[in-house]
Amino acid sequence: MANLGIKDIAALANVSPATVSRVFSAPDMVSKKTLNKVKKVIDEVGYRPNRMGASLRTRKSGNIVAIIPDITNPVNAGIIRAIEQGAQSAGYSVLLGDTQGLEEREQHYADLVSHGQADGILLFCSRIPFKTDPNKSLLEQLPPMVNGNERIDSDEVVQVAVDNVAAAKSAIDYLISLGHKRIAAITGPDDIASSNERLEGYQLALKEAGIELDSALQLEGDYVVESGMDCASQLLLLPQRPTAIFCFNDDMAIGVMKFLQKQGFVVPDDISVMGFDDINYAKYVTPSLTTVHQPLNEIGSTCIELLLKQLKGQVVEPGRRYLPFELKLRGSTGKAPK
Amino acid sequence: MANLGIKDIAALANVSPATVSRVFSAPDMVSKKTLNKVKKVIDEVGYRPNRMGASLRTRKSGNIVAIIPDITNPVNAGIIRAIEQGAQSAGYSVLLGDTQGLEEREQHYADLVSHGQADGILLFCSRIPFKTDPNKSLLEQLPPMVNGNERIDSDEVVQVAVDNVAAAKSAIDYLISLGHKRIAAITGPDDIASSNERLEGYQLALKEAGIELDSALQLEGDYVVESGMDCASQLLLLPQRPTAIFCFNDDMAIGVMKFLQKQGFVVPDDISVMGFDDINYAKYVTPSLTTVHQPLNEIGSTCIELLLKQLKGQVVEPGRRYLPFELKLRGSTGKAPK
DNA sequence: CTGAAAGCGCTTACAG
DNA sequence: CTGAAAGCGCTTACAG
Repeated sequence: MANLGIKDIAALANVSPATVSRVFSAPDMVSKKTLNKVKKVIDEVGYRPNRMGASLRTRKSGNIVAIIPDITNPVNAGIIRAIEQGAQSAGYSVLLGDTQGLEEREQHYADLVSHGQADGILLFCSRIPFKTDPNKSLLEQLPPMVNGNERIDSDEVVQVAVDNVAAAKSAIDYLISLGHKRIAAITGPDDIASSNERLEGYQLALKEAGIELDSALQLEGDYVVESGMDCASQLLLLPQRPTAIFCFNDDMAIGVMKFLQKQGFVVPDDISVMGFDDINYAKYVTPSLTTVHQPLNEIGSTCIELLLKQLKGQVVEPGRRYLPFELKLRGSTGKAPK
Repeated sequence: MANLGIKDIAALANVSPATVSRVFSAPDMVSKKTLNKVKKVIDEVGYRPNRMGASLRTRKSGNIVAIIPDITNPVNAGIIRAIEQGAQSAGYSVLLGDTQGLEEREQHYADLVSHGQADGILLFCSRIPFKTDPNKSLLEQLPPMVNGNERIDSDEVVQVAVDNVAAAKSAIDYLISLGHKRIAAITGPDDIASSNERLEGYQLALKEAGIELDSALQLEGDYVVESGMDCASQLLLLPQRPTAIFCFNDDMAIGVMKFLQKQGFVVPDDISVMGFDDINYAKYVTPSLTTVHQPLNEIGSTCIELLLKQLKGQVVEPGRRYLPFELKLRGSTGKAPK
């Protein structure tokens, strides 16, 4: 396991380092005979080209960095898995940037690009993690980047997501079609763009149906199960309880159901509960959770594909690309009680 | 955003590149005055040292690679999150190697070390992803590495995990204490070391209690919910049904419960169900799942800590380190029916 | 406290 | 089809 370099291989094979390099990067340019000779040496000594040397020279690290709030969230994990596959088969490795929602960490990971440690960014949050010069167009200041799932408020960024407004609207439309009129919403944190979009869809649907908005029915959660429980308890204390609760993610919906059941309510007979995401466990809670399915695989693969294109130097039109969501009707929603 | 290098900064600040380098790596060696002068220039032009240059020179990439079967599995995700935190605060970045259980991918990611793209390996599977020379000791052929969660059959590897034998045994002991005698086991795939260890614990507990092993009660699953359902259906077809089912992970336990309930059985009155892992959702299924808790955070942080030590050149004693498991008694287990 | 110089391991026009 | 040479951006003994 000595540490042989390209020069050593060249010497052993009686060729120049340039030729050894070509054996890897452009074998067609090397004569069959030389190729075999060099390959034999490489095999014998187990030579592995040092990527750092190549990276320094080509100014390409071969890495991309994925910046996500929390890998523990099944939505993120599903997306990351797809990204990893796509990156791998294109010869890229992915650096995991789990930020726990902290802006400084988002910046830390985005900085990997300016330090040459990564060639592009997959960004799953709603801030641009750079200091940008407002006098210049964003586009020319940005490294190769795709913003997934979340929404950055700029037309100059390549974005991939579900249409959260439409998705939330269709969820509420469905509840309305079941006769519900008092429909509560448990949102995510209000600095999360996708949550605000879902809220927009919720309000839009109610307005269109001529149902007045009631701010008491609009609670801010933080996307964890416990927060669903808390909000459910607040909702039950209301003089006029909701007959349906739309949660902006499945975890909170699971919390809501758990709390309602603990209090002796029957879901969906007394109160309907609806989630968002369609995580794997949504099917397996009792009753099974009606929710909005997000195509995690497709989101991930589209993101990496668009980033890879940029990395190849192709032009990728900035702007949003919507992927289809799907309403999954299951057991947690039902007709509004009389 | 021009691409200035260390030489440019040196020129602008009227110092040598060596001094600029020291401003980052050894500021104590630089006089206050020079330090400020250089820092000012760095700030003004927004200089970011190129990591590839440094890496090539120091032969340290600053990356570690985490090799895991599936990031979508909550157990892995929890561990990875802890790893990421530890790595980050030590100045390392983590490359995500999601292998989908494929040996070739394990090797691909392990190879990043021989290519200088990573300095160490966190390995969460039960194969050594290198060609090793059986004549030499493993120890001297291995890069800095920690084997987490899974078990590689060698005393020369640093390993961190729960004692799966003891954990499974204590789970079964508990079921036995509830009066169960026909206890089924739904294992993981038989090439997974931790699954085999759990099986060992299961068998040990039964033997100690003088209960004869019944191979009909021992089914191989593959750790997904659907596989729990399949196995449950096989178990129900048995002339002598089990009164308790121990699943080697929570996902399969969730599948088992779902299937039993669909068939009209009451958990735990008719049949008790026990899981392993204590994923977040274990608390929230109905009934809540009795299971063996694994300390994901601690597993992850211990792994990264031990790797970091090796990376610093400290000697880490090879061998296994056990982290404490904990039986979580919840609603899915109860007294054996008469 | 500071600088000149060598070199980490590659790749790539360029010339032949 | 092949090689000599320059250089990517750093760091680090060494000397002063």
